[in-house]
Amino acid sequence: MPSGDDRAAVQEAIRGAILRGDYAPRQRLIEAELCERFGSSRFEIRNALQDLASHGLVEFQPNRGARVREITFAEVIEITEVRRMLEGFEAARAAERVTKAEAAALKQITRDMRAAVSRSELLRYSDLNKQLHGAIRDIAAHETSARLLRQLRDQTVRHQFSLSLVPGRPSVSLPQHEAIVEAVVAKDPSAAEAAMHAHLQSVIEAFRALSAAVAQP
Amino acid sequence: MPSGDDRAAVQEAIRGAILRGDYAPRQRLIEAELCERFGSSRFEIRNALQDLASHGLVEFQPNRGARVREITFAEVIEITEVRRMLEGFEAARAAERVTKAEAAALKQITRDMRAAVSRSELLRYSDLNKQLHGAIRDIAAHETSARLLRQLRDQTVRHQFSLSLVPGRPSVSLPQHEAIVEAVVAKDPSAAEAAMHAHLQSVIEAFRALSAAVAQP
DNA sequence: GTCAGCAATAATGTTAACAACCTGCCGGGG
DNA sequence: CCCCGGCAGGTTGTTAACATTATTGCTGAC
Repeated sequence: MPSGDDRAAVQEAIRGAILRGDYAPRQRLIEAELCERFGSSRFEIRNALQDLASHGLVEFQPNRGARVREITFAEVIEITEVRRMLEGFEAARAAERVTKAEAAALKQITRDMRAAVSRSELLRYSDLNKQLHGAIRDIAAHETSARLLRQLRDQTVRHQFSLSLVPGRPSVSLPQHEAIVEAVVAKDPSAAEAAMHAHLQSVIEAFRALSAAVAQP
Repeated sequence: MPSGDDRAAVQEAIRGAILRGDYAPRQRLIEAELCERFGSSRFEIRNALQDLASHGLVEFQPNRGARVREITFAEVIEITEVRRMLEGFEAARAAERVTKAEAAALKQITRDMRAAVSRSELLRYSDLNKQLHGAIRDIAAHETSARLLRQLRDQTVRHQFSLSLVPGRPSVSLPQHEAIVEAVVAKDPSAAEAAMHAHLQSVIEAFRALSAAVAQP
């Protein structure tokens, strides 16, 4: 008995299952199995899979159906390089448009971040990280870049998670986040862009290090 | 009797028809009609339309099917702002990686451009413009940004076309293109990025002017 | 023991028919 | 004269069956 808006609900459920790791990269997603698991028809499953494919989370092989797309470290680095450009742009734009209320909210997030780091609350810090980047995106109010960034985000979630577990990583990124907020609040676009660039450059280098560490265990 | 790779062929045909203007923005794309025109089944048409929707060329309304997505001037400007960032990044990267053969090819394109401008061959210039941006994209060899830029390109084709008809526009952009190539060939990443930024900034301003001119006829 | 060929199975790609939905028109009532 | 309800046509959304393609496991010969 499917309720009205299963179209989006099923897609969200499958996405959640993939991001949660229920399905591993390169694992085939068999339509009949998904039908049973999510209580939907094959038609809905196919639609959901095609949408997920357009977001880059799964890929189709001719006559072999859908499977979870494997994202290599090289690709994560590429994605982060693009994020560096687009989020840098958003930070500059946010610095031009930020209101007093928004500035206060940004500063509150960095205060919470600092508290989370001092208490070693990794999950909390990771969540605040998402909040901060999201807040800047909202202030920038740039539909097109927001859409593209959202497309890229899902593909790196698994790796972002592993990055946040690197010991000492939060203490490195915390001052970078603070510098970004400082520049945005000061309404200094080029400083905001530079701070965001520096932050994501450091993320890129962390990924490179992680990649090398995994390649030679 | 559909040949093997109609899947992509039909999609390409519909895309072409839209870009050529056979279907106007906001016009509904009736599946049965497309079936007859392109000699395909409704299934293939639906697949093609969904792919086109994921590229942003058409949009779906619930229970009302697909229609050509209307792209406003505001959106074209947003898209060009993103292009400015990504193509600037690609230009910098191209400057780091360019080989001698590639440099020669780039310079040849600018020579052809200059010739096309002096002969007022607008269409030829527009084509060379695409070639130049494409060559830089190939030299940069950055899958992720190339994918996103391709996604954005289609959406602005119609407006790009109208921009290339603005009198005097080629003589403005020609030196900008030459500056980009010069910096790339000189293997100067930051100059290449700056030159690309300046070029696309000028495109943005041309769009703004065009938008204002259309708004108040 | 191993490998090629083959048949059975499983999964996807496709088709055609059906159901749900929006739209525009017509007629009746206020 | 205008507004409202419902009916008819057309269009999309969905379902179930069918065709096609990969995969797997077996058989038999070498």
